[in-house]
Amino acid sequence: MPAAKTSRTRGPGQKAGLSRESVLDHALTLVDRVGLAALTMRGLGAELGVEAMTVYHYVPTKDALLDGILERAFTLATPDIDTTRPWQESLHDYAHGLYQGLLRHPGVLPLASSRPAATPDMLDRAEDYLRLLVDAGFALGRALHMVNALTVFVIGHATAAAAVRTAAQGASQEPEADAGSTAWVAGLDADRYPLLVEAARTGQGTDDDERFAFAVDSLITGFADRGPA
Amino acid sequence: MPAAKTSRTRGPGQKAGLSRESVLDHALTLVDRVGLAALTMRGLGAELGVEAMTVYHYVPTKDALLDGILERAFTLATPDIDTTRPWQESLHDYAHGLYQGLLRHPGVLPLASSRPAATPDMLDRAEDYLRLLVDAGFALGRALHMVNALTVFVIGHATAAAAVRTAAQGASQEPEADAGSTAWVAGLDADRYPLLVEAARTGQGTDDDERFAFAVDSLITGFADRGPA
DNA sequence: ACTATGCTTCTTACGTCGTAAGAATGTCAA
DNA sequence: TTGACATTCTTACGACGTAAGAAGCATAGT
Repeated sequence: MPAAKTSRTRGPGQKAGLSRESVLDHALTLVDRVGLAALTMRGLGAELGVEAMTVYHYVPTKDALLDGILERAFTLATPDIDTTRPWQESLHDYAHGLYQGLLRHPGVLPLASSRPAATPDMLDRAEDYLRLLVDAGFALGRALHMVNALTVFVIGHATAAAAVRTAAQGASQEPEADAGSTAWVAGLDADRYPLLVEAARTGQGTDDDERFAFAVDSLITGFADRGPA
Repeated sequence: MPAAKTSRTRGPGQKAGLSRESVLDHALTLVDRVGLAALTMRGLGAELGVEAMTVYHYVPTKDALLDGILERAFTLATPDIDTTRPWQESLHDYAHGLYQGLLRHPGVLPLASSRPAATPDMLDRAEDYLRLLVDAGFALGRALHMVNALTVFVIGHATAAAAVRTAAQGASQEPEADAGSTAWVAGLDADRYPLLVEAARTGQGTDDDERFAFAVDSLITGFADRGPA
């Protein structure tokens, strides 16, 4: 076999065929594999078959790299929704589509807490839904409130879900760790937290996706209750 | 004047009067002042008038320190609400109280994205509200969904609000930066984002607290629409 | 009073991180 | 051929988290 990309070093001048996009994509998959805390410039360089400093030709700083992979994750997650249907259904599909999309790269979600999620794709979607809602009779300010509330909730819920998932993957002392994100609750003091423990033991309200669906439906119902102007 | 605490060093053995709590509190105020990224063990030591390694006698690792200050922030933020009133009002007050409380320490909110917010105080509150809702006739699973949705939304919204606030503090190129977190939207391409730009220019739906209040009311209305079982 | 024990603090040092500076190698236009 | 430019590598610096253990102080047991 010819020299594999993993083994041979390369002198200066020999191109490695990189681009900003390939750098961001490799960084994204690296984060998915090793976690955000273990993403280092040297490690990313190794992933790309290149020295650490080479990465700086495509990204000015590590913070810019993090901005880039978050934006990329959002772009990949932004759903394409049919906005010709009733606004309730469109918002519902938007919320669920974005949620599922975000969970495809759970490792980068913590970045969303300290950076704005205003990528071009997200702005495009926001504009689309504003149009839909305004046409449905909502005041512009009201429509913005609705889109904002839904987006914030989706990101917040996805981030929380991702956190417990990666945490469960980290500390698995007992093999009984099933899909349950709330398994630890069952071990609490049943005298102090009777209802919490009962819910955890009987499995009531513990399913993450069910929780999400309930909240989205409640939000949309609440929107409709105020009605188009 | 006698030797001030800022100037003189201290030999081994001389106590500095520290405790886990004082360490966490100083760390919290330090984060509020310089930001989360600038929190270092050496810096925290200096804040306490002590060498960096001394901190490790009260906290096993920096990660545990971060756990501690997040828990402390949540404890300080958890509101004490009268649960003898209609469940809608109690939930409303809970959401607003927690929101305002969290914004008192905006710098630590990004930590909430990667760590569980299940402090004892938060669990106490959750248990209280579960009781309230179950007594009001909701099924236990449903009640858990409601408390969870509200909490996730409050944390998510507070985190987003804190992010834009600290971001606005960082890059103020133009002096026109008022309280507006969404000022940058007005500078977007008005042809591509007509509604977004119009909303930003006319100030419709741009107030952060108003947005929050609207979303909370919508959520609670949606809860009520499904009604107590 | 003396000494052993344990708590608190300090000193030193190691490995890793982000990244500044600039040399080396390749490509391509004049 | 000769530069100018783009891409990569090498080396190095300062800051970080923290491991290891020495140094000073208090207190209990003899």
